[in-house]
Amino acid sequence: MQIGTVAKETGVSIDTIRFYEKQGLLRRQLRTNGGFRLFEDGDVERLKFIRSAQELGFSLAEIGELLALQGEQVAACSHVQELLESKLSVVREKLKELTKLESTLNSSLIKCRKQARKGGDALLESCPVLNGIRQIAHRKTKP
Amino acid sequence: MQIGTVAKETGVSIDTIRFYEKQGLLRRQLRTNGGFRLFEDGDVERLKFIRSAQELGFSLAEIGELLALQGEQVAACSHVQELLESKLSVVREKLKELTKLESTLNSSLIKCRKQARKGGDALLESCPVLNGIRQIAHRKTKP
DNA sequence: CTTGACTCTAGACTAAACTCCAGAGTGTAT
DNA sequence: ATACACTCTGGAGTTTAGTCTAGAGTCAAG
Repeated sequence: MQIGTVAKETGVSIDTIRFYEKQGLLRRQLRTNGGFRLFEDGDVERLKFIRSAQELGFSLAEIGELLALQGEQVAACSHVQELLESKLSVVREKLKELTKLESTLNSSLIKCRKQARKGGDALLESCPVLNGIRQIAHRKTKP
Repeated sequence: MQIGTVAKETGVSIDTIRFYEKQGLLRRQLRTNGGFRLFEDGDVERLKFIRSAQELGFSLAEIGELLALQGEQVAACSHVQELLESKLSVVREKLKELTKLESTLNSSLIKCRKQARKGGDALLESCPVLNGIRQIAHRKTKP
């Protein structure tokens, strides 16, 4: 598989794939005689993993560590254990915060729907969010 | 309260506070005659909210929208509802992914501890993670 | 009314994570 | 054998979210 195909399959751009290689997130690829990179299915998986770890808020440096943990079967080594433990506590902290936010957002939404059913759209002009957005838009187009 | 005090109380630097004001995340402050910004408790809360939303992976632009939702009592307005709904689905998606990652990490950790109890540190030399880290360190110091 | 700590603005600089570009080479279909 | 799509490298440029600096002004205490 060559780089363009991988890009299409993963949704990661060609430039970004090369960038990840430079950063050490993908191993230096096999090459054709002419110097074109050749990829395998494993590389596609790796790229997909990178993308989803990013969505969880991990930096590329952290993802590098996660990748080292991933895949290899877990070896008996205290350093591995430390890494796992610290990653896990970060993840759990994020989970806790997100759960809190979820319930805040959810209860606001419920209130909002209730209001909508009886109040209606007559108040649209005075919606604070819309006003906020208008102000921002205004600042941006005419700063 | 002036800016230095707020910085100490929130852990957000003076420069960053001014930067947020420029970005429209904090309202233009009241000023002394001499032009010093004056802050209130509400501003401190707002800054703390910004910081925690950032830890959840929201960009400043997104936080701007969240702030518009926060605080104001929810108005009957379809736009507010859309915003809430889309934010909520993003948050729920992140929660799902994080939960998956949590269990992956956790089960790796359990395996790792099991190994450690019987194998021991003799295998330290061959730990794949350490090797990975060594390689990276090597690339960095001698590229 | 001077000192010392604090604050002001505008603008330059930084790091992370890309993204784009020029100029050159590669691979393959006809 | 040549056209055309694809890929190569090195380096410059972009965006986000700050951070730093210079030079000037402010405020409270003594």
